[in-house]
Amino acid sequence: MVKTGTSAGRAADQIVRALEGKIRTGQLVDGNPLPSERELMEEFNISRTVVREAVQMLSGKGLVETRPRFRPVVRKPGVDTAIETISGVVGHLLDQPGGVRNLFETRIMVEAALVRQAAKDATRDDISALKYALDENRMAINDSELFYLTDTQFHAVFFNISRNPVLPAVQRAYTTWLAPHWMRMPRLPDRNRRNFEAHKAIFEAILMRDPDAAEEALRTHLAEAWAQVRATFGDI
Amino acid sequence: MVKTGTSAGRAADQIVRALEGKIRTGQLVDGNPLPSERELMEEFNISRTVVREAVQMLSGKGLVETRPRFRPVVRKPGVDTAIETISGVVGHLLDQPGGVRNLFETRIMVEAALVRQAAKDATRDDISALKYALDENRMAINDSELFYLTDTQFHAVFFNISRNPVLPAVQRAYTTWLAPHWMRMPRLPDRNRRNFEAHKAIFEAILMRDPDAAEEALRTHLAEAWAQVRATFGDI
DNA sequence: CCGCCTATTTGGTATAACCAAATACTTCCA
DNA sequence: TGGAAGTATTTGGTTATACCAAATAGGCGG
Repeated sequence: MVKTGTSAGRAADQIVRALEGKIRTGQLVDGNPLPSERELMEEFNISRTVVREAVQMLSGKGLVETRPRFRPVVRKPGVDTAIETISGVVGHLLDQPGGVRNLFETRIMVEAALVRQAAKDATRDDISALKYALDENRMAINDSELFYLTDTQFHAVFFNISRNPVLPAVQRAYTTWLAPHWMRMPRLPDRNRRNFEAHKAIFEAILMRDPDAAEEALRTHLAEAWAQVRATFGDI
Repeated sequence: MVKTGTSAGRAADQIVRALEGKIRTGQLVDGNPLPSERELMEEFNISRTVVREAVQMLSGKGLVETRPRFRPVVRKPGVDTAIETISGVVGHLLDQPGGVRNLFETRIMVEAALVRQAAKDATRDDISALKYALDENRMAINDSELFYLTDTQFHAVFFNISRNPVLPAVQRAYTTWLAPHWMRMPRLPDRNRRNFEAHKAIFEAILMRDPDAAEEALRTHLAEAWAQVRATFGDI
């Protein structure tokens, strides 16, 4: 074919667009493997190099999943895919001074909004989900590893209450990105109990249908958590 | 070199990691061009194929910027880079049923939190920034194109008040992603005036330092905006 | 019918070559 | 001498071919 640099710009992009379309329209089904590189180069009349480039772009966009020696697998993107896509860049952001702080601040903001919402709109089911998570948390006070898990679970409930599939993914992102700064902190039963009490305070404010109190309790809780992080890592 | 498939996994990844490190440590300076592909293949003792693959990966991660026929330019990632990275995937998400709704809901949530914060903590400067944006908005009521701009500007102020660099980027993301569903709506001076009044109501609630009223006004405003979108596009 | 062994497919990498745009260099004229 | 025009070199984009090693498919024998 030897059409070097003709028309408008890069060649792999056309293939990307074509495959992207096939994924969107369902011609390429989620979970199925992509056609082999040799097939694709025939189908589009291009060299294997370009095919590989296109596949790689799709991989970067999260539309296919490539394992070292396997056929690429089509993956219709969900919210998690989106978040996974930026994880790399976020890693760099967190390296910058104040990066962690900025991220954590947005988390406080979002979760504050969520507990307000919970205080206002939580259904009976939401309440019992919260209560269950809280009980699990209490019972794990003496097992710091388990406490961390149940802690995360408790907070996760708020991100689920909204019934908006974006938010749970956001929470997973927060926990993933902040985990390195969180898990290496000294975790003692004493501290666990204190955190549990904070959770309990939030829960009770929600029971009372008091958004202001709930937000206040949440902010206090997370501010303290931040203080712990600061105490462990210094200025970051 | 011909060391095919040795050790753990793909070879381009090593180059990516190496270059990634050089970018982070500043050996490769932001804004400067990357070494040429031929140089890199000597430096790392790899084929040009692999070099190109690596560069492309970096491009996918947003660490370098590649224009069709130019040297790749190093780009230390900022928040905007991160958001740009997921834009592709988000495009797919918005295609799914309810995708736009879900995204818009999170925007309402975030901005509601921001106006609350503004009502509580806005400085004199913040207030005057808001007032300025509001005035600009009022004067554009008869110019729908300009009104859209000033509308966006007004909302942007809230995302700036926090002094957290993540939030303005988030706002840019929201406007970018939702713009297609927003700009094609019928825009009449009548409607503009109505939106301006909504902005004014929010502003006044902030002046009164009344978070609840501010949030309420914001939610009403955005709910109406959503209703307009629905009326234009049907169920999405 | 199941397990082992071989043949083929398929992704990963290398090499060589070519094109066209971009850049560097030289030359020539005012 | 300075700048413009023209030429040579660099450099990214692409094709083609070949080889390796892992993964899968196929066949063979127990």
